[in-house]
Amino acid sequence: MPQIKQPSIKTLKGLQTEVQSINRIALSVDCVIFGFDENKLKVLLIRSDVKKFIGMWSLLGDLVKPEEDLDSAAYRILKQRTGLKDIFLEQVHTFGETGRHPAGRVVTVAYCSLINIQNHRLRILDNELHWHDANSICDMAFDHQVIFNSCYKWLQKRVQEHPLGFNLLPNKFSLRELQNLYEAILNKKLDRRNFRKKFFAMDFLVDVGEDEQNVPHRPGKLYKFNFEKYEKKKKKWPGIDF
Amino acid sequence: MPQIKQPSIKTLKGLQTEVQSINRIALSVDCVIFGFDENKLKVLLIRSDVKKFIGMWSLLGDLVKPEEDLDSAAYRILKQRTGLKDIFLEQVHTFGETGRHPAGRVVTVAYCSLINIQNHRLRILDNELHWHDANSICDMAFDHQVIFNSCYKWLQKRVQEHPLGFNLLPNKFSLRELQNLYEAILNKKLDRRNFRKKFFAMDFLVDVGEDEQNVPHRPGKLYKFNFEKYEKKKKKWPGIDF
DNA sequence: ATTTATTGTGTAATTTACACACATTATAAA
DNA sequence: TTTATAATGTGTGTAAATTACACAATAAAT
Repeated sequence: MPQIKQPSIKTLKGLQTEVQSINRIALSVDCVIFGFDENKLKVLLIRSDVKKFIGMWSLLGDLVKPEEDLDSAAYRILKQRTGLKDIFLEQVHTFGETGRHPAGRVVTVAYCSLINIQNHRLRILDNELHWHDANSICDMAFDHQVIFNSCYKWLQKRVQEHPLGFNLLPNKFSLRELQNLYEAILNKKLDRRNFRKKFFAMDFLVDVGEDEQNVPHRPGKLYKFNFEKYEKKKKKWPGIDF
Repeated sequence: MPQIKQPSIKTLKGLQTEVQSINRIALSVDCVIFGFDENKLKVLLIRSDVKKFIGMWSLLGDLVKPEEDLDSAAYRILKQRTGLKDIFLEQVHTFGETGRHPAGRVVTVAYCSLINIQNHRLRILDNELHWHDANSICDMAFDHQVIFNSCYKWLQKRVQEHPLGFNLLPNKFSLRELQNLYEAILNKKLDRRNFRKKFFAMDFLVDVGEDEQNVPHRPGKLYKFNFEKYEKKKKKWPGIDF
């Protein structure tokens, strides 16, 4: 375990308050892990076993270790819970009210993660884990309802400015799936023809030359998202129907 | 001083890592305090006296006390440094890399504040404080350049979505002053006539029936921003020239 | 072959953004 | 008093983006 220097009074000038052990605070990360399945936006929750909140749903979180970067802590939690690496992760907000945790002072940094559920099957052991409908959550532990709402709003805004949504879809997807995703996240109906027009105009979708399978009607073409093309263009991601 | 319970192993189930004293981390707040003067965007900085960064500019920060809300800590720092209360303050991002502070592990939460410089004269004692040009900063201590850049970008985006800018202006201002402010923040020239049209269309500006004084040309009308009208309308704040 | 459900394509109307022109009004100088 | 100057204040026309809506094409089920 690497040795981390603790701040001393002498070396922390510029910070007015004297640095003492009493000034250290427990710091945690809470991950709001979004998924998309059966045309619904989902969020991965775990049942709380904290006495005060027994049986209620809570986000996946853990304490940050002194020798560990904040982002690394978030990735660690994701890997522990989902077994996945190289997935989308972004910091959203830090919640630091004194009364937010019944056991004492814990400041928590909320991260959002978007996961392709197809690539992730929950471990059998984790029967306390559950993909919960994002639009029908109640009775969350701690201030997790506040944190979740904040992250949900963040997601709604973010998907209209950047191509995050693709992280929730399989590599190959139909335009209908893409639209279902946006409708689920934004919680509103969109016009199919204008949606289509908008996304093709962006020129980031690549026709993979395959069709949908096992649909009881005309199958749609499958596309994949071309991240490289997006990076190169640096084109502003347009809004999707306001 | 209020007594804050420290987390114990038993009561913190749900957090996987055991909670011990070693898991507590020094937490600080750094404020990026923006002002506007002489048609320039300014930021309030202090000379660092940390040995490694001696003479370099740093943001105004302090440690968060265990019994103090995160937001409260930011307001406390603002009050200590500027003497002002009831001013704009918003959390932007948390920086938590292990190597960011030479004295040890300090995670810092960055807050942005917008101040009307007219209402604030620096105390004579604080001769290490300086309103620095936001567009010509170099040699900042710690990772404060990264934090500042992040907050500056945040501001540029935010003023195009919400009416924050008014916090940087006096209560009564001319449209030219308002435009100068936006040009300074966005660092680009805007068309005077379209700017004017856009802001009047929003219908949040109130003519106070006075004119500019001491200008060597036709004086402009003075306006004030009507926050109540803005709250009521809940109208989307339109973009200001992209 | 017909029905059904959904994909794929287009077009016109409306709104918004952008580029630009000109009259008005105060100060300052001749 | 007149004129020059440097802004403010008010348009107008064109291009671009958004929105609303219509219809043909295709695969599956009957």
